[in-house]
Amino acid sequence: MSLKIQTFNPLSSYNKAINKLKLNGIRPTKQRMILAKILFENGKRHVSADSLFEEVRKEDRKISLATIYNTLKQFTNIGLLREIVVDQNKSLYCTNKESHYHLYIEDEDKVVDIPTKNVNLDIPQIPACLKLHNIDVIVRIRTLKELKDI
Amino acid sequence: MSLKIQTFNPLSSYNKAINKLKLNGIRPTKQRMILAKILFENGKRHVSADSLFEEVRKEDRKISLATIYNTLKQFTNIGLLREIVVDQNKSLYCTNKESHYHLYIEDEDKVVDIPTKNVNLDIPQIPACLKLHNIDVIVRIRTLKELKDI
DNA sequence: TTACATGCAAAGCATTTGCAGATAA
DNA sequence: TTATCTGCAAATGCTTTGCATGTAA
Repeated sequence: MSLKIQTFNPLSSYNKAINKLKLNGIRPTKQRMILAKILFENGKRHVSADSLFEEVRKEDRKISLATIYNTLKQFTNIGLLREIVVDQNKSLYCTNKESHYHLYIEDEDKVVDIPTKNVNLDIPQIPACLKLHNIDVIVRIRTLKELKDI
Repeated sequence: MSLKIQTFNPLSSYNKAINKLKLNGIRPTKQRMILAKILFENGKRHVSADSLFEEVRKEDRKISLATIYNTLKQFTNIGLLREIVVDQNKSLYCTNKESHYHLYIEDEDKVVDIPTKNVNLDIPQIPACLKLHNIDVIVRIRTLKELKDI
């Protein structure tokens, strides 16, 4: 049996999430707790409504798709998740709370986080008066396609 | 009557577009020519299927929405347009052929071009073997939202 | 007790598709 | 002439919503 070094963890990501729900007047119901567990006790992840639905099903539980959609939206609204729009008909949600952007490789339908420091923005068009809530950068990569040109 | 200085313009954006259609085996039909005129004879633009449909209607012509969708997709496939996915259920198409990225201001539903030189990317994760077709950067801006946090 | 949540089924919405009739080459 | 295109309506796929039932506090 291996020795496990247990660090003192007064507030896990999961517990923080539940606290944030309460602080924002959202009841920690059974469904929300199940989803929070899946989302925040497995490191940094990118999930879709559908993939979450599948994960719940695989644990022999059942949460309706509608509830999953609604919950993802609520979690996003209170800042527990970030929505990434990679494609129409495909919204992903990201659990990484650190400052970062996203690299989307279209052909592989794959999302990779990019540390904010790797992207330098110099955008004079942003009006100074605009109070920013968030800047999302999505770098979208497509592989070569042959084309006849003039 | 004002004097018009006419520059010699052997190949307008419109004519180039039509040529590119032919080169790629796509017939320059009546509908495609109408759309190409609207798209490429009015400078740099960001259009949606819907806004194009409206423009066609305002000229007292009629092209079905389905044909507009299909045409936008074809034009994009042969590189005449660039698709910008700003939101699920909202694709815009951009006629600017110069190298540039996009700034999307969510609250105003507005897209602004950003010159490529204003964005510095340092993305080690792109595999060297990946032949790039295109890198799109969408900078998505949302204004401030109040939130209770831990 | 009661305001809020859930789950189902139905609705919504942008987009795509099948197919019969039309058209460019 | 014939392969391709157009337009309609129907289908699609993700997401949202209305509403009756269930549940947290």
